[in-house]
Amino acid sequence: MFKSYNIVCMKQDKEVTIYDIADYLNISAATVSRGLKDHPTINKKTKKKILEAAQKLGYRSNAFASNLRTKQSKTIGVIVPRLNSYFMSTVIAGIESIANEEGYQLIISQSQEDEQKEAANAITLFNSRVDGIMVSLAANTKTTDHFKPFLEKNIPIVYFDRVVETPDSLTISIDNYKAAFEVTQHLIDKGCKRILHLGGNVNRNVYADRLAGYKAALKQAGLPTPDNLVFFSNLSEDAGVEAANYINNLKQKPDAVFSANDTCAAYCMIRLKQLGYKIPGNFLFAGFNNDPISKVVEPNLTTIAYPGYPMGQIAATHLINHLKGIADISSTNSVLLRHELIVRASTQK
Amino acid sequence: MFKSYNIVCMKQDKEVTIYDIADYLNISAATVSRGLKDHPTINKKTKKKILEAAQKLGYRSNAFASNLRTKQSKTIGVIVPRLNSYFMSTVIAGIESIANEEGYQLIISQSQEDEQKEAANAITLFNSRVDGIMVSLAANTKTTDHFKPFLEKNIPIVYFDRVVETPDSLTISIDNYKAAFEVTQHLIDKGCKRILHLGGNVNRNVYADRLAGYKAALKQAGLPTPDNLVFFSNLSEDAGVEAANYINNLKQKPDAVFSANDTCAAYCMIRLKQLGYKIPGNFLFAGFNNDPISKVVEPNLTTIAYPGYPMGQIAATHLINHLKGIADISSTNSVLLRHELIVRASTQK
DNA sequence: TTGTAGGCGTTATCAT
DNA sequence: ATGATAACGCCTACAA
Repeated sequence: MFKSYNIVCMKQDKEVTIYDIADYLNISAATVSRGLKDHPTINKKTKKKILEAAQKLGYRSNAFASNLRTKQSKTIGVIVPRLNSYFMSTVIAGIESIANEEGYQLIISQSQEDEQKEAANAITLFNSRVDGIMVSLAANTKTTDHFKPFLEKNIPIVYFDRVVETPDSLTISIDNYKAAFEVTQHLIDKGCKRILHLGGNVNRNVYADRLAGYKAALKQAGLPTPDNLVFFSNLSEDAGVEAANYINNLKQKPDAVFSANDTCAAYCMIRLKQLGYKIPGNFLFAGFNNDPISKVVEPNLTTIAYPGYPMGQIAATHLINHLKGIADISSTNSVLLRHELIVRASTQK
Repeated sequence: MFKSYNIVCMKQDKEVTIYDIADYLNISAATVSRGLKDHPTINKKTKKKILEAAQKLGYRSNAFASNLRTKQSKTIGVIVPRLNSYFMSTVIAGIESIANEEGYQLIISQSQEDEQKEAANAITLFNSRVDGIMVSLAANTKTTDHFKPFLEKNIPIVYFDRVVETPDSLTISIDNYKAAFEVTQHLIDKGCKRILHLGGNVNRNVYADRLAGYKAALKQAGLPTPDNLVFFSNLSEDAGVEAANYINNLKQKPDAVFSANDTCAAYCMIRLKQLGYKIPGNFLFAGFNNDPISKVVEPNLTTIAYPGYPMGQIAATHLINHLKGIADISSTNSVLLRHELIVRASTQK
């Protein structure tokens, strides 16, 4: 009878608790709790006994109870505009690698480039009591009011890539201004005089800074920057095609194109080639991101490489160090990662 | 004095609980609890009062306490080989869209194509008491023993894309065999007689089935399948280059290449072009996945499209329906999604 | 329809 | 170094 009862017990959902371990070893639950952690005042031998018993009885700690008690979740929330872009998924991979190592869970959600959804996701994360959040902003996000609840509760926020400088939070990005300046300077060095820019939503730092860097380089070189040399879009594949058509219709053609991302650049190039233009013969081309397609499109695309994986790792490391009390986020305002100009055939005449 | 005390209170971490709401309204906490849910036996008016008071007091429900009590986490675990691949991130995006809608959180981890890490992640998810898991297997995973704890506790498992058929769990994939058969048949229809296959790790269904479909099509057409016409690799960019070199060294050249993914196909093509071959002149080419690069590489790559986003949505829907008791996973063995042969320039002589 | 009361599994504060 | 005990916030029989 006993035996079958036991078997039933094993098979059922009876979770083993620290009390079961305590009973089994004839000690108190408090001691078991200590033994399971790295509590300073615990006898090494009893700790060993406890660990063995836990193993033997099939114990697994109950995070809910622990979280309820300690009021922290060991969970980090992540909000990104889209998961299915090469760069973002690389960043997430980097974040995951650190979080996993440090024993933090990741709750990931996408804003679909929409401020409303970003706010909704923020609330959800807030309610699930994440210990901190990492955010890359949606294209149309105007304010960061929806993150205020976090600040009020001292839940740290790290912005990455598409950032906004605020007190109390950290931003991780590259120097988009400088990178764009360098690309543009590279085109100027190649002798270009009319460089067209394919720009993104200037609401976001990444695109505003790239535009500014582009303009600054032109200005420094004494080149004019007429309005019709900047073509704004969402930088999608379709936008690239439209940009090409736009260029085709321009009376005074540019001699180079600098796109704020590689996708738009690639599709613009492809369309221009269809229209009979030669690249780099008629236009030099440069993109941004070092997306996989930049190495496949013909001619290969000159671009700015910046490391998504490390960016994710660094962002996660800062956040977790802050949570662990090792380093304070608010002591640093922003971290700039190194970028690199990758010169390829599209700018080699 | 009072005022400043209150302000301090507001600013501090004093969380509002259902007891606070109860006190505020002079009702019991139990009623508040009911009011916050869709409990059948609650007065509509009191429910409204409760909701308003909750709003006013800044209440947010404590998932830990609730989870502890109800023993379910409203959380789904996801394990994928890599996050930073176009296909996977698209699937994840699909999963997220459904989970978010249904009020489930997602905990995501990557196995880095390693069975050990896959097992470790599984344990972590198990310990964090996810309600269910969704898995796409690592390349070198041999057994699914590390998922047994889930089955023992009746925690549902859905495998997607890189699946393994097991009782008690559901698999979501496409018919890789048929898709590969169709691609190969397409090449045969174009007059190809020696079709080389770039294959992946046959440990995984996706690659084994693609290989089998390829062989079956050849066999049906009465074409030989010598061993040296299959080149196995991890299908990376580098592997594509190696494959090209391999082809270059073959005495009897193939007249077509069918790669189990687009990346490998693209880099193989690029390298072959470097070596002076013409595509599609010397070799017709076909890939698999409809990766963004397939539309950019020249010539554009014939490939198999299959929808990652819907795959994620379907997998998540099945899992959640099972959790909600709407539909039982174990009543279905597998779901096959529709694929599509996309014919592009690389197979147009 | 609402209230009472007990417990979910842990950890922190005492005390021993 | 260990034990007893009281929370953490919520849910749910059961009683009223």
